[in-house]
Amino acid sequence: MDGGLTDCTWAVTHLNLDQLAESGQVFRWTHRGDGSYAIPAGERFCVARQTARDRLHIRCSAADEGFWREYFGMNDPYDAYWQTLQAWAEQDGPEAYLSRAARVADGVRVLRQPTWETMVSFVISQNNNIPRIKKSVEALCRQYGTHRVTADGDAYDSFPPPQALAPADLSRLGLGYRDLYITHLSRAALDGSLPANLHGMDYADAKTALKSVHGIGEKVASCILLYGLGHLEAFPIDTWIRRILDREFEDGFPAGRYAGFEGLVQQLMFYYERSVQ
DNA sequence: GTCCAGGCCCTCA
DNA sequence: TGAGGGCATGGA
Repeated sequence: MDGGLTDCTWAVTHLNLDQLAESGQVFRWTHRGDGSYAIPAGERFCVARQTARDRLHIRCSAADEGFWREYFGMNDPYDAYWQTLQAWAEQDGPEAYLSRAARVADGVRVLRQPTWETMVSFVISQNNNIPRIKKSVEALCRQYGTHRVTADGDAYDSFPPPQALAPADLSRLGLGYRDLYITHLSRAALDGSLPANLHGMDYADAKTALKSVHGIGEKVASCILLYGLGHLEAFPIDTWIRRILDREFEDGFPAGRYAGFEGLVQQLMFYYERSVQ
């Protein structure tokens, strides 16, 4: 069913699978005993392994190599982002908050995930903790996704499309009040009140469209723009980022330095803050 | 048992 | 336009 599987080896910089797994933007990665990760995304699946600091190995359906390159940001200019980050770190000094975050989180990227999965996952994320978000997303996929097995024998559940979620009674999944938000979102995706071409819209229009859905506010919309629509200028502010901004940037956050990839900087801050508790 | 979590909606001033 | 309360649930 997968067709042939293929092995890809990519030269990478500023990419660390272990950091990405703990970065709070993915909820379905599974760490396996051999050090690899089983990674479902939407309908797809791959096994990823970091064989060296600068080597990433992917085993996936032969037709999906381009998807996974995009997913991992291989088409994004991370070397340029990091030139800017390191230039400012040198100017700020090693003890500056962003300098410390950049040192610790230097393998964190902003992944380009399937839009629909990102929308649902971040609706679930609101006022929630990451272990529980993972359980909820897994339950959703197990109940309403499609069970699949690759040619290697790896089993996974695809992420359920709006058609599967709109008519479902989600009240038994333990999602709390978010179950109705997902129902609203699924219906909006089907009846067209949520535009199908979010990818073709500019940042402001896409954000307005997202926020028109009952249950999607400023923060969740920003996460969808960042992780699900590739707008690296989005800067989601959750409780963690709010604390950092209040504590470390009383005079304002210097977003202008990082114009066009503020969301990556936000991701480094989020990872760093949680890594030091 | 208490606090908190990658918030949002609604109400009221 | 902003502040405050309510909301479901479970992890720590």
